[in-house]
Amino acid sequence: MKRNLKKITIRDVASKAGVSVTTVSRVLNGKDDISEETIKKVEAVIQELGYASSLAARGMRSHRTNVVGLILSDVDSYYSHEIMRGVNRAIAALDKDLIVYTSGVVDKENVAQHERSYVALLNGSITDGVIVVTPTATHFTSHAPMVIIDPNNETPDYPAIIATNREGALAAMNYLTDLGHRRIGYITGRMELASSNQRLQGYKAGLAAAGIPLNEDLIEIGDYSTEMAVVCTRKLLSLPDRPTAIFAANDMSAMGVYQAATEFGLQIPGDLSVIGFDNLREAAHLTPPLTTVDQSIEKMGAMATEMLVELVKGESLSINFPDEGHLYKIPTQLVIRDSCASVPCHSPDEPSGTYLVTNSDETLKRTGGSLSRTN
Amino acid sequence: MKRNLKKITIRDVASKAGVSVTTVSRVLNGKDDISEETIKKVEAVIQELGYASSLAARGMRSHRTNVVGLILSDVDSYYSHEIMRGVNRAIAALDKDLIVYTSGVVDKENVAQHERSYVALLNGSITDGVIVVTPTATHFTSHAPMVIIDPNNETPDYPAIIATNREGALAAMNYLTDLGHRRIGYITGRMELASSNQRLQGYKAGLAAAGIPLNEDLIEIGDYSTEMAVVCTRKLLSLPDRPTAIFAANDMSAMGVYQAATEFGLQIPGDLSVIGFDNLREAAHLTPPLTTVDQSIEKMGAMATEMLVELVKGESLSINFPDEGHLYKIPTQLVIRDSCASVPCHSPDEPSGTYLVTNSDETLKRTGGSLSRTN
DNA sequence: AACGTTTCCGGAAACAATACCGGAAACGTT
DNA sequence: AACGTTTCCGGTATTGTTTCCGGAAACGTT
Repeated sequence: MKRNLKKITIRDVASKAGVSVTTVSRVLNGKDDISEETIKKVEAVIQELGYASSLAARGMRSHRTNVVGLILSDVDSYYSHEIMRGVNRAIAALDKDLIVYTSGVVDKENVAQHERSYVALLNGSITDGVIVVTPTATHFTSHAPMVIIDPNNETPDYPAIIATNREGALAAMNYLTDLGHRRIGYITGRMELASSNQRLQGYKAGLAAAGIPLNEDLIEIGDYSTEMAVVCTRKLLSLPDRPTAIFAANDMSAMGVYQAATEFGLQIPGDLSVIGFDNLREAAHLTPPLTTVDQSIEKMGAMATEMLVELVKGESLSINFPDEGHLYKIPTQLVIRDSCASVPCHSPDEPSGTYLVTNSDETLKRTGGSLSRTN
Repeated sequence: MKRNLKKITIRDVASKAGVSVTTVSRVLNGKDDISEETIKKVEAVIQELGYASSLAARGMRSHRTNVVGLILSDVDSYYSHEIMRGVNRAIAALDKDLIVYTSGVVDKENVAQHERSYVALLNGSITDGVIVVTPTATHFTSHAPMVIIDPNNETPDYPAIIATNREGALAAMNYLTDLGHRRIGYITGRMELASSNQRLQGYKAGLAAAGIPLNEDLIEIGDYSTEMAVVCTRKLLSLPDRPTAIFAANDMSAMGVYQAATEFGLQIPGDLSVIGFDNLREAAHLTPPLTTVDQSIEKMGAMATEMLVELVKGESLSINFPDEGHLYKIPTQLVIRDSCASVPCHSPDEPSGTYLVTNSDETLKRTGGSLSRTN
């Protein structure tokens, strides 16, 4: 505690071992033009002094640090945590180190501030490359390799990982409409994010596929947070003809739906079906376990890492990644658990799957906003 | 993607702005002996070029980076995540940046390897100070400020944050014995960790306080993981006279108890009471919500951060932290939810709290291993 | 014995930034 | 007019490490 020992450098090791700093550096980096004997000697001194090389100095000189950076705009969310887990898993397998960087900025003027922070790390040459997650900024410039998870523009400047958001949302909607639901509420994510828009498109496509007219009243603008989802759900459930199902743009929001449903004394799935998106680990632990769209976030993190190290290694090539390494799409998959049931107040003993679904275009745009269920 | 622009340095900014690098540095660091006009000019160039200073070079020279480091031996766990959240919250309030460092090492020979990684970061002078969480190594040397969360020795070399593990476990046990339980299984944490030992002590103290002889068969060695807790619980529930309650050393393990209980077709809390430790956010979402000991992990992270920045600022003083800033104890608190009930198979209509608890020393060490319930 | 090759190691430059020192104007004071 | 002070800025040294270049032995070859 009190003994504030001075920092020991490669020079200290060198002098104590009676060799040059260059030789110590050689030992450190496993160069081969050095005798076995000196290696032993130097390593002994390193051990004795507890020396460890300075990441800063090393990175500055050699521009090769064996560290990959993960830039998160948000540490709190489960989503970020799962990304971290995925990245870390890949990191461990690849024998590299991981640095997670996050600038604790508040949500004001974060775009510029963030952009700065990003580049600060890249430029710092303290990492070999960087993975950026759901950036608020849409464009980047970086001299170092970079991979973007969940980019905000359709044609990102850098290699990117993206989930098939639209398709996943569509699958969820098909499931819901197959269960007979026709009044399906939707809680969006942060609309400035591409993922949020894509999922909304899937929602609308699902409506169209089932011949259900779009009802704007059933769409509430959320922000991917549980708290916001609670207030959205309250509005939805206060509607004169409240929805029989709610599709939340992510699992965190689905948790908010659960909370609000409890407030209203509604049983899930008996009175209200709920479906989420993400398949967080928590989704399976909810009561009832949440039906959701899996986008294997962890896998996205791992995939991004593998792409990045390949980029770092091969400088610019990305083999075995389709789409020329630009945009790698991860397929989504519907995970059916217990939060959805066939539409209530119609003969619950009727086996699921046998209800009538109207798919003819004639019956499509029938009553507009106040349509009544036909099955 | 293709345009791999060169890294731009302070020199580029200086030449483009027509000033010296020193002047640019002054602008960057907000020094005052510089005219307003040049500040404007330099800032314009910085903006135009998208320049950001190199963290590595800055840290190397100035030894002041405004970045605090968080060293995690494990990224996966909810525990680590909560620590991160706490640290990040404090970081944001203090207008600093956070770097989370983790070495993706496998569990073999991790002690030495970890220690290396730790020091590598410290020594890198890329952070102003470091927070280390549940280290595997028991002793450290660092030239930079350091705070340890959950240290492994009773008298840590550096300022440390620690929860009142023994007291918390004791409170949990008192609650359980008050409910009438006398056969209480215990699943330990990783026994090489101090926290694990302290909680075990609390378990034993709780037993003693209720006059229940210690039965080694009821103690299973776990490792704080859900998977291990499952196998431990299986053993416990296969005992000829199985426990009526299980105390898991952390919430993750309690989740394992839930899983195994389901395997055995046991209802919680009807057939088996379960109590955990940590009060992770997930604990409230379990079915039934888990009764657990809260140690406000997030607060521990925030507290550690505040201590660290104070250490960095004041060099060595820590006011407003008791214990001379050495060891700060965070109180634990029992959070009662729905996973515990009074002991079963004895008149369930009997109001809880009225059962007989034998506290006299005479009846204490009565039957040793094969005691029978007396209430 | 002279020469080339291999093995092993050291000196100095370079990386990008800040700290320290000093110096040129501009300004105020007697 | 001479001098001291303030304002603003630049040059040089420095930080810890790796890379580049080269050099001294040791050894093998003709």
